[in-house]
Amino acid sequence: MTIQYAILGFLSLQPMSGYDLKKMFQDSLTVHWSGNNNQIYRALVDLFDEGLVTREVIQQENYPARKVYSITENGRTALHRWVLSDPESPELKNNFLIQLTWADRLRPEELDHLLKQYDDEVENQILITRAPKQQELLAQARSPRERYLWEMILKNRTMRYETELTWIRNLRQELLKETEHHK
Amino acid sequence: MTIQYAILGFLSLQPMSGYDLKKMFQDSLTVHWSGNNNQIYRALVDLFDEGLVTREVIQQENYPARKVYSITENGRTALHRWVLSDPESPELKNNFLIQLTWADRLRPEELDHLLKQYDDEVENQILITRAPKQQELLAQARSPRERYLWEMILKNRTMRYETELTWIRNLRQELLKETEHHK
DNA sequence: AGATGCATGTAAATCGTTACATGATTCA
DNA sequence: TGAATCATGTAACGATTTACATGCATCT
Repeated sequence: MTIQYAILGFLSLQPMSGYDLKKMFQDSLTVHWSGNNNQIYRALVDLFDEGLVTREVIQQENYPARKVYSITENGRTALHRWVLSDPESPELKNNFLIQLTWADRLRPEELDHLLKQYDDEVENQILITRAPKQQELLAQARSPRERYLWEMILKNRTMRYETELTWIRNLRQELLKETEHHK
Repeated sequence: MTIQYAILGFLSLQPMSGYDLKKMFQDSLTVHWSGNNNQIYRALVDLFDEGLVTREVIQQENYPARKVYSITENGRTALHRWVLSDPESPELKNNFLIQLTWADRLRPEELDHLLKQYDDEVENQILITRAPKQQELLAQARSPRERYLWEMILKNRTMRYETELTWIRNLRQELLKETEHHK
């Protein structure tokens, strides 16, 4: 039930509506939820019931009313406690590696084509990390240390994908060598 | 619905029962399912209904009967097609990074303790990759190229965790420098 | 005129894990 | 004696996504 804490985190920056949160989730590269209504609106109700957030309905002229949620002191305490909880090592989910496990049946060209496609996919992910949207978010940091942490979180992402690129390029090269060798 | 293809992959090595598959899932570091009965036994029924596997009941003396599944030609074709399907870039799910996003409220010692715990977790994962069980699985490879691919898949895992270690150690060091500076 | 944005929510479906249920055998 | 292994399967729950539903305003 990490989504509740992810929401508390966002609300610790500033009060937001469910709609705002939805966009935060969609823009965020580290918080990995689809930003679907179902989870967000339910989680907000739960957080409200637990007294971790307060709710204020704001009427607007030309747009539907907004329900703006603010984090409470109890909410900040809960967030703090969760941040201190035992970290888990990252899940290395990678369907491509499962594909690759059974790829020995492919002809050398087919295999290389598959690897090339993966290479392109990964390169694209690195570009996304560098997108201006991500730089904008950094501006919201409330202290130099927080900004540094956020930069490092983005760097973590880039480093991972770069490792992936190094790995896949090395693999392609070695396989090509082998193919040449057998000609 | 990748679990069906993961099963087809295992069955392409040799005929197996649901129980055997369960162990394969539990031992595998790349195929990331818990190896729970519910999914496996249902998937096998589905695969059978689709004609991608055949079933043979083998009575045993001192143990319950086994239902041994074998991949069919249609099954191999389906697996081959899936292996060629467009690869996705890896999901970088990492709850720790979400924790870290809101960690600026922590005192320097608290933050360093959290980072240290993460470091330990990651180190532990590297040890698991090197476990003898993984080396045994390599022996099942059906060709030198397959064995090479499997070695590289293991290497991918190690490389990722090593990148993570580099990253976290750099982060800790920089934060400690800052703390010293402010004394 | 049609897509997109603002803003809320619900329904249905899928995916995944843990726990339950059974029962014999073997090992510590 | 109690735990683990062999072997099948179901039930219940929780997590997550996609799609449905509404309605006004703005932009192309």
